[in-house]
Amino acid sequence: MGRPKKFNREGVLDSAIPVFWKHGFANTTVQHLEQATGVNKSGLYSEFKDKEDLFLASLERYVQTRGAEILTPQPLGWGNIERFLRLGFGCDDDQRGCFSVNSMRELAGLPAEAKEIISSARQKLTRLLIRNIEAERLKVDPGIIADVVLTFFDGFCIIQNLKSGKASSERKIRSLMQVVRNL
Amino acid sequence: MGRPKKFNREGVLDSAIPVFWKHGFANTTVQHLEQATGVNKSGLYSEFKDKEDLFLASLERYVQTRGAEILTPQPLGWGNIERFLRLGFGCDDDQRGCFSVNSMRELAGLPAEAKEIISSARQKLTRLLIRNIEAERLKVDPGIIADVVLTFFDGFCIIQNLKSGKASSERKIRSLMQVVRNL
DNA sequence: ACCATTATGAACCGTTTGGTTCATCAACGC
DNA sequence: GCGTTGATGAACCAAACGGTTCATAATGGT
Repeated sequence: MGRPKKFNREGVLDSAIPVFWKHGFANTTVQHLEQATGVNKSGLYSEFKDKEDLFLASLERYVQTRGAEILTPQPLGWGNIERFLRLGFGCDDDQRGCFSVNSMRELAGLPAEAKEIISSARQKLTRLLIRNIEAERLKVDPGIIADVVLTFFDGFCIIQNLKSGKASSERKIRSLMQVVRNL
Repeated sequence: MGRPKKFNREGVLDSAIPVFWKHGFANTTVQHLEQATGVNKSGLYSEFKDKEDLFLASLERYVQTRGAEILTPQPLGWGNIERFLRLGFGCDDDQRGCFSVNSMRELAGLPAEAKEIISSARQKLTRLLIRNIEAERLKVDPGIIADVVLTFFDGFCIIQNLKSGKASSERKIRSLMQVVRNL
């Protein structure tokens, strides 16, 4: 055995995600990624083909490791859905909204693989949302409500870029929950 | 008098808007703007300070010339609001969603002026939405519905970047209208 | 004819980009 | 000690970026 690797792929991705999350693909420089991951540019290019490859891997890891765990705990219902909406706040000041939603805007300049990653993640989310809505036994088609909830979530995430106070964001979530709860 | 100008500021902006709309600020090159506006790079820099200045002027013209005319015609009500939502489809394949909504994603790399332009336009839209909702005389606070409608609109615009068929988009609009009409 | 104004496009600048290569050094097993 | 593997950082590249300058040509009024 030679010298052991100091970094692993998952760790690099977890460090790269916040960078792409904040700045997007085009506005992220390789220097910034070096600094965030603590891995030399040579090391990054030994693990990933190029910046685009790193971005796609980061996006894939993001959608596979976040979101679903909120919508599965029992009991299914509005409680889970409200907690899901709150994911739209993001983590802190640097990771606002949702990495996946943010990335949708840049799809025009990215390979088709990016769209596939996001689309399949959204399908999975929709299925989980429907399962939670079904538990509430409404007269309306759960697929319709799921569409409204997920589209509202997309908008809620994008609005976070305006940094317009947590109070107004809280109000928006309350607004939607009030509407769907009155069905 | 010397040689007359062949271009005017508004015409340049109207030609630049689709470019920024599609590619965003960072992914738009000056060469692309030359080609779209038909104005030489020297001419552009004689009219605008820099690329950022041109972008801000384009964004301002966009929000001032579009959107409001949909929400003012009589009779006020759900009809206007549904027509407003349909603006989220965009114009054609190159101008999907809404230029203003798309731009929110890039606010981190833009001057504060950009946020001001978008925020004040949203306030104006919210006021118009409320006026249309008030005409329907619901028991719920019109401000709450306006929040839901506008946030849904934001999400609807962003989703257009996925290019996932007009049918599913039509269904989303029908879904929201069905929800709000049942209040 | 003359002058003022604009259009045009090439040339140029410094910086940054993504990407590659290489020589050197560090850490491990044997 | 030796060989293998990885870490490191500097050097380098071609291309593209935003931005500026300038000389020339075109178009108008007087």
